Amino acid sequence: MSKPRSRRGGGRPTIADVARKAGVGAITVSRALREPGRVSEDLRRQIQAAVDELGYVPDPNARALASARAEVFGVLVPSLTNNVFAEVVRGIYDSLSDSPFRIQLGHTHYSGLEEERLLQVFGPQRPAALIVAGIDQTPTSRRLLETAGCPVVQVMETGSDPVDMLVGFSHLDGGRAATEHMIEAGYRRIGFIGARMDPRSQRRLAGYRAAMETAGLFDPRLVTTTPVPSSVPLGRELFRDALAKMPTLEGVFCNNDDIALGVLFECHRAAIAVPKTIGITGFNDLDMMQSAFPSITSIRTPRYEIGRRAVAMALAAISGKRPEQRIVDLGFELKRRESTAR
Amino acid sequence: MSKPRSRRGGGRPTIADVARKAGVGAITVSRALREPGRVSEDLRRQIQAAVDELGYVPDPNARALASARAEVFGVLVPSLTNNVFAEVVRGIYDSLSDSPFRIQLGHTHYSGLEEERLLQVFGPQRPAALIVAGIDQTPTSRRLLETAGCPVVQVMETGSDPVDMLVGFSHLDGGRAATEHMIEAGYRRIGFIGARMDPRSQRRLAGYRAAMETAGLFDPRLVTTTPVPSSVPLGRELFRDALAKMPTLEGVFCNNDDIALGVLFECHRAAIAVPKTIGITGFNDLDMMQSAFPSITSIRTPRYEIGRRAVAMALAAISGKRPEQRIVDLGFELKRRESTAR
DNA sequence: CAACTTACTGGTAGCGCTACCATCCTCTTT
DNA sequence: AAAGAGGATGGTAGCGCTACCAGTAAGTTG
Repeated sequence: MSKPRSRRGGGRPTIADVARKAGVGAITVSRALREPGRVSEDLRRQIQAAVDELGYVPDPNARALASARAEVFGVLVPSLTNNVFAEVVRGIYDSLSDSPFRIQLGHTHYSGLEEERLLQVFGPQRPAALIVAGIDQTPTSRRLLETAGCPVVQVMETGSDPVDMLVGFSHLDGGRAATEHMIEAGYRRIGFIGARMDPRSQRRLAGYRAAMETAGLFDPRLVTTTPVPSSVPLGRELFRDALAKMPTLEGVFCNNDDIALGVLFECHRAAIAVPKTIGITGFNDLDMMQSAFPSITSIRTPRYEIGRRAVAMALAAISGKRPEQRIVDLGFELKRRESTAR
Repeated sequence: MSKPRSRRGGGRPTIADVARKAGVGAITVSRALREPGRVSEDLRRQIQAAVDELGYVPDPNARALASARAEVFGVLVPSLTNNVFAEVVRGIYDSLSDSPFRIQLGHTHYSGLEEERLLQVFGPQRPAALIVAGIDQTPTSRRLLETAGCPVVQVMETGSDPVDMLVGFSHLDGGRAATEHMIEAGYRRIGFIGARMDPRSQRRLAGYRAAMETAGLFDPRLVTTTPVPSSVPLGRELFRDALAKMPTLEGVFCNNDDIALGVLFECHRAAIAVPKTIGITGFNDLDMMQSAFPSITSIRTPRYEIGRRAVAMALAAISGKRPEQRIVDLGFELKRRESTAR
């Protein structure tokens, strides 16, 4: 006889149940939960009591449908097994853990097409914000981002033409700084070793090249790259290749720390003295760099901070007050260590 | 004059638009998309044409509300910066990339309370399945999992009493195998070095202890642990501590590869011969283990495969046919390398 | 050939919530 | 004291989709 409460819902309390128990309208419950300031102290308390007693939790799906906005941050990174992005993602999570926002993560596998596909999947969900790695989206992806109807933060790089907002640092400057440091340290025949060679690695290479050319030291035979995903074993291999190509090599700037570690291990194995015979510089400064023997010079990148900052900017934009700075350059820091102390 | 299509929706085509264009009922469109087999060839084609022309994409939020089931996998891991879980998560993503399921990831930060909180957040979304790391949930978490109303897969361990399904391997056996290997290799005063000491590390320690006791070699002073998160620098520190406590140490079984690498670096720095003076065994077998100099013995764990298998089991359960095997032990493999070749 | 399946297809009625607008109070202002 | 402003509250009408059930046409059975 009583109304057959929710055939599908499984009997969880709804906002109507709370409203009835608190003796108010459903919409007032909704408001009390979302904008407490707009409901009187009295009702707010009454409603809270009813919520607690019933164990009411709003249905995020219903909420998303009614408001045409899901409390979800879409996050797109190339890879999660790459420690670098894992840290950015960690910064994002940490910044969002006290908010109502959930996180939906996607891997592009360094593929523009995959990125497009994921954006197409994310879009219909109407996320509250999108955070994507890099600035080299395909035209389609860029259009999808522009028409997403939510704040967009591109991360990991700097540039002058973000879709919306941008937080990162200059990989080109990082590559240049690393190379200049090695030149100053007295190395001359400095090689570049790079795996994966995604756009960020390309820019590091460009920075390396700029520094080498400025010093009149550039030689294409010094450059060893591969599209293969980066790993420590690959670092060893590439270094062997580089050395075979150019036996008089004096040092290498590696596009990341995994490669650098591989180079170090190969030097150990081949009894090549580091930093005396070969100098090594990495990129990102994972914590193992400082512990290695010898410790490895690297470019410290603000990965965690990038994640935090991206969320802060997105959150500001969501609440209406767009940050005055749409482009934030968090910089990097050269960590001089034993591996380049000639 | 014409009906003011969707004040909130932003003008994206709806299922009604497709139905009108294809000259069929909305429900038939819905069916054609979800269960093509139940719609005649003719209509299916017509509907597909309308979908393509309008660029219709179903609204996942509306879908979730109407069906009381979101196409989302909830995934709970302790940490993402830990390479081990990153690989499990990668396996999950790879297995789900061709499915309609999205992934919602949560970090517990190795905290039971945080896990409870996340489960409370995930629940109301009505996920299609839940994948959680570990079997040591709090009673509250366990109840939340049991009442989630969807398949649940616990991963990373084995055990006899899963909430629903379980994929992993035995950390205890892994710890024992690593230790037995070192004993066989001729080491006697074998230490255990462990950071973080989450339940899985505890079980590895238990395995170490069992092997040592069986061989009559156990001594509590051989065990060095800390709740501090694991890292390479920490591995160095802990090894120094262990050595200070027990200068006659002959080898160490490390609770993971980061620690092992730290130990190796410290040995290099202190000019301690590996494997002659000190033997080293790690756990997980990250790819840098094989590249290290000397290469480091480790227990290879099927992390990626665990992720894939977990998804496969969840998918099977969703489609009604629960796998006959609710508990899957994927085992591990001892990788003998130079660091224990006395 | 009536009765009964077995495909298909569609209408109706929500899912649980919020946007929009109306209403009802205060409390100011002139 | 009338008019206006502003805050608090509620009713109504969906958001876009799918569960449920009904209905129709075609094939099957005795």
